[in-house]
Amino acid sequence: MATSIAELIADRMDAMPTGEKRAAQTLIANYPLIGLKTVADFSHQAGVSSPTILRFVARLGFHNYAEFQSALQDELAAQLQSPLTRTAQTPPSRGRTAQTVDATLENIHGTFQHVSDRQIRDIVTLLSNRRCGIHLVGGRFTDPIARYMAAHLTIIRPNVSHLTGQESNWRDRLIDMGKRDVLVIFDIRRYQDSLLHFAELAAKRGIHIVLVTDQWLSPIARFSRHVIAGRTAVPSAWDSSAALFVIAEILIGELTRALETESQGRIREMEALRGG
Amino acid sequence: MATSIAELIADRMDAMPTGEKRAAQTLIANYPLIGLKTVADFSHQAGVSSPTILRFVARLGFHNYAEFQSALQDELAAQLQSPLTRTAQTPPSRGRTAQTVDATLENIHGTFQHVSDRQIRDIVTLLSNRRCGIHLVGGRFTDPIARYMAAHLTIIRPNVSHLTGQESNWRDRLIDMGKRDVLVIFDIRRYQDSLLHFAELAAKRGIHIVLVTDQWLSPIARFSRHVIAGRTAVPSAWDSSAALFVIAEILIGELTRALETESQGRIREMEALRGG
DNA sequence: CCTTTTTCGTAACGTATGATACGTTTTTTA
DNA sequence: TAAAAAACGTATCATACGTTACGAAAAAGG
Repeated sequence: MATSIAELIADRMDAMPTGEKRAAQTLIANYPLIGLKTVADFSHQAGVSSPTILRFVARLGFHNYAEFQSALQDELAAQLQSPLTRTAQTPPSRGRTAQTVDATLENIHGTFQHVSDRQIRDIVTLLSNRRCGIHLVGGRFTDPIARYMAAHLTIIRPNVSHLTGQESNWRDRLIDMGKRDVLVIFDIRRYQDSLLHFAELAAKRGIHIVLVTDQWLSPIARFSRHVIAGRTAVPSAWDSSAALFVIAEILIGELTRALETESQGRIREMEALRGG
Repeated sequence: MATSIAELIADRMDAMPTGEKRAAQTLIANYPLIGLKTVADFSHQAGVSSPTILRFVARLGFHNYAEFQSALQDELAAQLQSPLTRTAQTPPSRGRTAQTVDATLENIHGTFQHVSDRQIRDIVTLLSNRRCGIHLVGGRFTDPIARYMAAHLTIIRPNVSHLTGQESNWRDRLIDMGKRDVLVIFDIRRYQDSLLHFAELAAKRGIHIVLVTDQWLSPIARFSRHVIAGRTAVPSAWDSSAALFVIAEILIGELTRALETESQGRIREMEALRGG
């Protein structure tokens, strides 16, 4: 049983006629990108005609060229998502735990490969205005992350609130939010309608929305000024929110640094109150 | 000077109109494969129209869609040809963000190098007895993780409670806990006295304690039946709880698998209630 | 060496794709 | 608030693409 298309080709290459063998060789040589181009490109590169390419693809078991390309893309997507495990692949009998941990590490790594420093900086700038209020909210499983972030932000700056309790209460809080306020939302599949409605209402009031979501992008992205997408796929019944959690920690850390001088006094004052 | 298309997008994202920004976000979130598919696929995934995608591509400086795809393919080809250099990418002048992310990855990796499968299995066995109640609690910053775990456990089994609110309330709940109950505590520096006292009281009542803490071990370890220590050091003003978060996710995942057959019916029943 | 079978390319076809013009809606500016 | 500008989507078009039929060429078998 061949797991990848490359292996599949290696298996059947011997049984192929001359022209298709040329196609197979050029595909292996330029794997897999040449297979993602057009049939004409592929055939030209291989020095054969277009129908030969199609016959080659059909011989591999695909019903048409599009199906063949989809398979290549899926394979490529899997590769791109896990560049680390590929090198350290096949200590075969790893436990489920180790596998899930690896997947989580990949998710975090992959997430931040597509998050630019600039994006972080912009969001931090937005959150560092102590005049404007910051409101945090999340979905069924992500609300604890909002809470975690709120717990930290409360310490380094004023005007931070975590929207808790019944969803109807959120709307009541809208009355206190102005155009200069920022709403930080955590939302992953399966996206909750209540959050979407709330975000829509907030957006209509001109409130800036910072959305932390998964790679499929919550519909709230439509109303958001800033969107950060984290990867969530792990071999488990649940999606992993670890990447979102790290995003929150990064934002916390950077914001703390940005407000360093101002927040020092605030922290000291707090500790005094706590100690007394 | 932007070297990659991803950077190019990050640079110009701010100056883009709403629809094109959505296109940019979905491309970054599914980078780069969505850009290699057809305009129709891309536009559908982004929730905008085809012309918006083409305008987006044009704004990036490409004369047509094919040119844009070629650029993506070239970039991808370079990546695939040197899989090793990719890890060592973004070489000397890494941002603080990247450094903190790396430290977090190290923490998680290191944490699970010292956590045995056996340990996980034992804890899962302890938590899988549906007769016994599970109570979760955490400290000032770790309580959201307890909450996160509780949100999941509530779905897959009965008798799960998150100890919320004032610390004095926790003690009142002790009266309902029996010898067969399990108390899951998250606690990192600076360890809170209130948590310690509560754990001591619980231990005296014969309640099993599962402690998730940092590598310096909370004093609660003294009363705990199981202790898992996660690494927390990052170059930031705060400690990172990401490793603890992953521990929670691992426990959730394994417990879900352990209770798979029993919890299936429960989940279905829940969705029915939710839908009705 | 001739016949049969397989393989391959030319050419033509229909569809799906990228591109564009235009009207509507939204946002910005006065 | 009204006018101007920008942005967006619908509908349409031209073409490039994948696909197929058919005949020529090559290979295999007798």
